[in-house]
Amino acid sequence: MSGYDIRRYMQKLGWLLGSSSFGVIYPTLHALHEDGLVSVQVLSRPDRPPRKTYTLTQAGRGAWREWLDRSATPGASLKSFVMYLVLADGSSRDRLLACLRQRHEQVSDQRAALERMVGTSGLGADGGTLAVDYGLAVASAELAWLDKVLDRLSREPLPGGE
Amino acid sequence: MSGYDIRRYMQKLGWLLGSSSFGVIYPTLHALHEDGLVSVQVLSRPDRPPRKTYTLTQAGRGAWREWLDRSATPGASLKSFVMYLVLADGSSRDRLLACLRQRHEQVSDQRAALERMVGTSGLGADGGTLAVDYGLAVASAELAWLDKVLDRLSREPLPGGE
DNA sequence: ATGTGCATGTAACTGGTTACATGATTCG
DNA sequence: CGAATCATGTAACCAGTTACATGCACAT
Repeated sequence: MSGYDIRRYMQKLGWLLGSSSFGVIYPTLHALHEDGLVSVQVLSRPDRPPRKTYTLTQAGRGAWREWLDRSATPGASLKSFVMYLVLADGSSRDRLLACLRQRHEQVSDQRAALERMVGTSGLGADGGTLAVDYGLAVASAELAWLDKVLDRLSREPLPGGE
Repeated sequence: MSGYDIRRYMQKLGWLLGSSSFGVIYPTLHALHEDGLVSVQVLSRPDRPPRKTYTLTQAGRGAWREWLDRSATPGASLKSFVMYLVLADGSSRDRLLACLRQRHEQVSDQRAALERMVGTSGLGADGGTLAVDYGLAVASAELAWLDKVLDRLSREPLPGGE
């Protein structure tokens, strides 16, 4: 993908991620290139900025796998979980299963914590009732989703990841 | 609340917000105090850090209302929406209704965009299928929640906000 | 005519995190 | 006896946003 493509892609998930800007994407791509983790194919078109398509090198793919392994404990936040999901397609099914199960546990805890908050007043007089209620709804939805995916993945043992 | 309390509160929602640290909270509180938007009650206890309880002043409450009014267009991200919900309890019911309806529209759009992505490959070979699927689940859950709250709010016209 | 989409990039700023310093108390 | 909780605060650093520069093509 090109920097522009990446940005467009992220923007569609921007609702969950909090959109990212060119200011990060391009410098990052340059850095990755210098480190030899990506290769570039430049398609110059007269009089307009050349289209640069980046592809993972073998070293890059290695680093990616390493990252997937290290991030066994994905940051608890929804944002980082989405980031993980974006990059996780392609990791082995076992690893994916383990991560999703772990996530399930974390979110369960979070939901329990929110449930304990229900009566307790937060900021204002009846502070943050809405926020807590919303949190509960999202947590439940995520747990249901995890159950669904976990079930599907563990049921069909097709050679999903490499 | 004290800085410590605020942090604890945020941490419980940290899953949705991406936790905040003392490094921001204390300086912000000091700044608010200098601007006369909050008052402090210091409860000194011998030999341990004094407990400082902050309360909104009248000016502070004014600024808060102003913020609620200005943020008619809450940033589209889930994070900022949660932030809004935390602070929105106390705004007038009409304003709240308007904001939630607007949010409903935004999320509908986002979901539609995700639905259009389903077939399209993203990053990897079958890139980000999981992320998109997850996004759809969360979007649907939020829309259902919004419907529920919107319905409840518009039905019972009790003198909710001031 | 004016704006939006394509497509790259840099520089300044600013917001937030991380890491530190301090110290009593309670729980395992 | 060590770890966690309570409770405040500062300073350095870094990640990411905002704003700029450039310019064609296509639609309204």
